[in-house]
Amino acid sequence: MEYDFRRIEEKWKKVWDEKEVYKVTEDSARPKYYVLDMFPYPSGAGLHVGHPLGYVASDIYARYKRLKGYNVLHPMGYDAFGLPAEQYAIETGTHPAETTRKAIQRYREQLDKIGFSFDWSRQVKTCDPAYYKWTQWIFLQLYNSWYNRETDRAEPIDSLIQKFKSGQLQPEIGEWSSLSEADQQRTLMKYRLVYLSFAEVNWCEALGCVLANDEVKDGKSERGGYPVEKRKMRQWFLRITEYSDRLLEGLNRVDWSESLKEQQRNWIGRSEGALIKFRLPTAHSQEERVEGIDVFTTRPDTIFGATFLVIAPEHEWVKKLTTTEQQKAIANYITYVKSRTDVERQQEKKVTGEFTGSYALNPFTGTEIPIYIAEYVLAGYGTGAIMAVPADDERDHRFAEKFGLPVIDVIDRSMHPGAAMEDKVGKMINSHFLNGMEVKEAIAAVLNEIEKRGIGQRKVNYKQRDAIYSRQRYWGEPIPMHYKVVGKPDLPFGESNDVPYPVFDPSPLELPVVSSFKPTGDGRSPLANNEEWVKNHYETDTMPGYAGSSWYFLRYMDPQNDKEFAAKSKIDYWQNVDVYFGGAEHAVGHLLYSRMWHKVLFDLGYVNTDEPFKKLVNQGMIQGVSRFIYRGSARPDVIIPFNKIESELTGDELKLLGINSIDDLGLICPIHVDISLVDEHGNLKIDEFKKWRPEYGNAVFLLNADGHYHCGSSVEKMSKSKYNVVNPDEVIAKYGADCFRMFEMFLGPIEQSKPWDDKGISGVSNFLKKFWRLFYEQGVWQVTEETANAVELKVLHKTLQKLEDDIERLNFNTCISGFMIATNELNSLACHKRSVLEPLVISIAPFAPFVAEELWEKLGNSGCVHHAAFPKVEPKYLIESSHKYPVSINGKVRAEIELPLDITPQEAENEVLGLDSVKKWTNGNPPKKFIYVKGRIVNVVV
RNA sequence: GCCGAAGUGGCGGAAUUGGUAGACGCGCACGACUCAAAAUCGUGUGCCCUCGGGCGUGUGGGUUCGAUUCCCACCUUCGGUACCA
Repeated sequence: MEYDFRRIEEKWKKVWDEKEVYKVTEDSARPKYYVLDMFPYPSGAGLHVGHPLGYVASDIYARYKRLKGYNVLHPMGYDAFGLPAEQYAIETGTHPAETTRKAIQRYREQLDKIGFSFDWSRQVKTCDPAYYKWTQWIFLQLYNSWYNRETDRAEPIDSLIQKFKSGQLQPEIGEWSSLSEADQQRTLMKYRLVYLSFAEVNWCEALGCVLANDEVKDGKSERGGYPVEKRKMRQWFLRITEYSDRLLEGLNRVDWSESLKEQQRNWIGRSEGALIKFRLPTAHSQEERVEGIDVFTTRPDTIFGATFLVIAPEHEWVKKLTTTEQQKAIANYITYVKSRTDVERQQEKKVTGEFTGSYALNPFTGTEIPIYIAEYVLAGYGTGAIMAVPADDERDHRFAEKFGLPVIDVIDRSMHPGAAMEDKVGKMINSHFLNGMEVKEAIAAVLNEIEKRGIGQRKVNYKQRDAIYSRQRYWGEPIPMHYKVVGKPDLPFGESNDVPYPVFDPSPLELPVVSSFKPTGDGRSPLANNEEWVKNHYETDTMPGYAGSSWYFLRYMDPQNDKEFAAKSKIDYWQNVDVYFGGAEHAVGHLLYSRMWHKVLFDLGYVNTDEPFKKLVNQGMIQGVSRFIYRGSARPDVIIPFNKIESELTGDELKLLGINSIDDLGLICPIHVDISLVDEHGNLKIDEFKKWRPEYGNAVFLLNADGHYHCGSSVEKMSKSKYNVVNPDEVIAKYGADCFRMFEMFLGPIEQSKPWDDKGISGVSNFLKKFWRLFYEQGVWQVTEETANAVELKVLHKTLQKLEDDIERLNFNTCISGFMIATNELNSLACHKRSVLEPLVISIAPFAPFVAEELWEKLGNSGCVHHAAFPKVEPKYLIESSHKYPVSINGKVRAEIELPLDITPQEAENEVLGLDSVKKWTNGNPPKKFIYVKGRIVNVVV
C-alpha cells in the first residue's frame, strides 16, 4: 500500500468530525492546559500560507500536551466586527453580516484541511448577539466601577457613592446631597472605568470615525493610511491609566518576549520626577492673577540651570501670561501651530516658539526667567509646562540657541567622556548646595529640599492616555447606553444636560438593520439615522475593535452560557491561558486592553487570575517572494529582463528598439507579476503573462542569452496586491496537510520571519514517504513482532528525549530533523519492529496527525492515536559506557580516541599521550597542561 | 536619536551549561535503476591548499587550555518608537 495522503486525510477528517475526538469538557481528575491562538479577523481574501504558522505550532503543542495527559482547551473563533466589512458595505451595499458569514465559511474550510484539533463546539464570533451581549455586560461592569486608589483596585460604583454620602469624599461642585441627579451623575462620570468625556480625539475623516492612539501610526490611520486630525468630540473613554502601574508590574510575572514587554513598558511610559511650582514676580501681576506655573521634570537636580520656562501653546494660562506688547506675536504663533498637522509636526521638527512677555522666578535662585510658548512642549503630557535646562537637554539647548537664551552648565561630565546630555552621570556644578554631588545623589537631595520648602512634590507621570472607546461606525457592538436628553456631539459633556444611563433592557441591545452604512458626515455613526435609535435616545456610537477581543478567551471556557459570561466553576477550572500564540503587532493594543479588562474582572471577583496570558509566543511572519518584470518610463512597450537593467544592451537589441543606449528607455521600474506565471528557474511564462495582462500583448520582451525572460525577485509581505500569495489549499492538494504542517515548522524557529520557499518542501515530503516505508515497502506490510535490540531502542529513546526537550522549548523545527534522523537510522538498521515503530507513531501524531492515525489503525489499535499516551523515555537505553573523545592540541582537534567513561584523568592522559597522532605534536615531551572533561573533550597544551 | 531582536556554507537553518562549528533539509556533483527522462535510491559536498596543513560563525580587540556561546568597542539588517520634559 502506497502513502496516499489524499485518501488518508479525507478519511480521518470525517471520522474525527463524527466522533468529536477533539471535544473537551472540564475534568477535575486531570490537570488543565489552555493553548490559545489569536483569533483571526475573517477577511474576504482567505488564508495564505503565513496565517496558519502559529496555528500549526499551537496545534502541535496542544496535541502534545494532550498525549502527556493534560485536559487541553484549544479553541478557535472569529474577531468578526471590523472596518473592512463595513467599508465593503459602503461600497457595494452588501450587509457586513453577509460578507462576514461568507468569509468565516471560507476560513473554516481552509482551516479544516490543515487538520487542527480545535474544539469547534466552543467557537465564538464577536458579531454574534449571543456573544456581544456579554461584551456589553462587561462594558456595564466597567461603567459601574471606579478605581479606589486606597485599596488599589476596582470597586463597584456604590462604594464611591457611599463615600460621597458619608462625606469621606467631596464632589468638586458641592455637597453630594445638594447636587441634582444630573450633577451627581456627572461627578460619578469622573471616576467610572468607562466614561463619557469631551476631549481631543484622533479623527479620521476617510474612515469616518475616531481612532485609539495605538491605531494611529505616524499621524495616519494604521488601517488604510488615511490622514488623522485632532478634533474635540464627546466620546467614551476607557480609564486604563488607573491600571498603568499594575500593567507594568504584571509584566514581571509573565513569560513574554523581552521586546514585547519593553514595547508595553514604553507605551505606558512611566517616569519618576517632580512637580515644581515656579511663582511669578508680584510686580508682574496680571488682570487675573496667575500664582505660579507647575512644571513636571525628571531632572530636578538641574534646576539651577533652568534659565526659562516653556509652556504648551494650548496651555490654559497662555492668555493670562501674555503681556499686551506680546499679544499679537502670540496670536500669530498660535495660528501657526494650529495650521500644522501632526504629520508636519513629526516630519519637520522646526525650532519655533514665542515669548509671552511674562517672567517666572526660579524657586531656588530667585532669578527672573522668561516664559515662552512652543510647540515642542505637549499639552497632554505632565503639566504641559517645562523648566528648560539648555545645558542638559538637547531640545532646550536648540531652543536657547535660536532665541539667544542663557545657558548655565550644571553638570561636569568630564569624567564620562562618551556621556550624552541626558545621561544621568557626572558631578554637579554651579548648583549651590548640590555642588560636588553625583547626579543620582543630587536628585535625591533636591527632591528632599523641594518637599521641605514646599515648592513641589515627587510625582510619577505616564505617557499612556485613557483609550478612546467610541467608534462612529455601524459594524461594532452597540454601546448599551441611552440619554434622557440628547446632547450634541460637538458640545462638551455636561453642557447639554446629556447624562447617559445604561440600557438594561432589551438585552442584548442588538444592532438594528439599516439601509445605508454611510456615516452621517457630521461625525455621527450610521445609527444616528436609525429610527429606533433616535426614538430611544440610544448612544449611536459603537464599540472599538478591541472590545470583543479583550475577553474572548474567557468565553471559550463556557461559550453557550446565556446566564453569565462564563460560569464561575468553569473559570475556576480553566483559570487563564497557559500559552498564547499570536503576532507581535498587537503588542500595545489588544494585549494591553485584555490585560486591563482581566484585571478589572479580577478586582470585581469574576476571574481568579490577574494576568490573562501566562506565556506568549510571537510567531514570525511568512513572507512572500515577489517577482518582477522591468519597464522603462520612456518606452512602456519594452520589457527588460532583471539581469540587463543595470548593464548595457547588445547592439542588436539597441537596433531592434531603435535607441542609442539603455538610458533612452527612461527610468526603469519594477512591476509585480503573479508568481504563478514564473517557473521554478525564475523565468517568465510570457504567453501566460500576456493572457493575464492583455495590455502587454504587443510589448517587446528582451530575452537573456538562454532564450528566457528572467524575472527579478524580492522578499516582501505576502499580500494580494503584490501577487506573491501562496494559498495553503494548493500546497495541501499537492503534498498533503501533514507535509504542509511539518514543512511550516521545518522552515525555522517559530518566532522568526522567513520567506516561503516551496523548493524545500520536497525534503519533508520525501521524509514522510520514507517514514511510511518503515511500515509498508512496495505495498507490503513490514512490521514485525520481534524484540528490539539495544541499538534500535537507543534510536527510539534518543528521539523521544529530543522531542520532549524540543517541544517544551517550542523548538519545533529541530523536532522535524529529529524525526528525519530517526527514520534514516531505522531505515539503515532495517528495523521494522512494532516495539520501536508504535511509540514513534504516537510521538509524530502532534506533527502529522493524519498519517499517524492511519498507521496507528494499521498497527491494529482500535482507539484514536490522539488519545494515546506519549511514550515514556527510558533513560536506561541511553546510558553509554564509553565516549569517543576528540583530542585537541592547543585547542585544535587533531585526533580521536574512544575511552571508557569511568576512566580516571590520569589513565586518560596516559592513553591520549600514547597516541601516535598526539606524539607527533608533543615530540614525546610532557605537555604543559592536560585537560580532561568527562564525556566531552580532551585538550593537550604543548 | 532611543529601545528591542538578530548577523553562521550557494540557500533555510543546527550546535540546550564555554567543550568536535555547519546537525537536518534544499541545491549542486557523481553513481545506480531506465532505451531515455522523470521519480526513487546511494555517495560526496564550508573555503583555500604545494595534500603537511592553513583559514573559517558581521568587524576589531579581550578573558580562557578551549569562545557561535562570556566581556569591551564598532558595523549592518529587521522590528518598535519618537519633541513624553
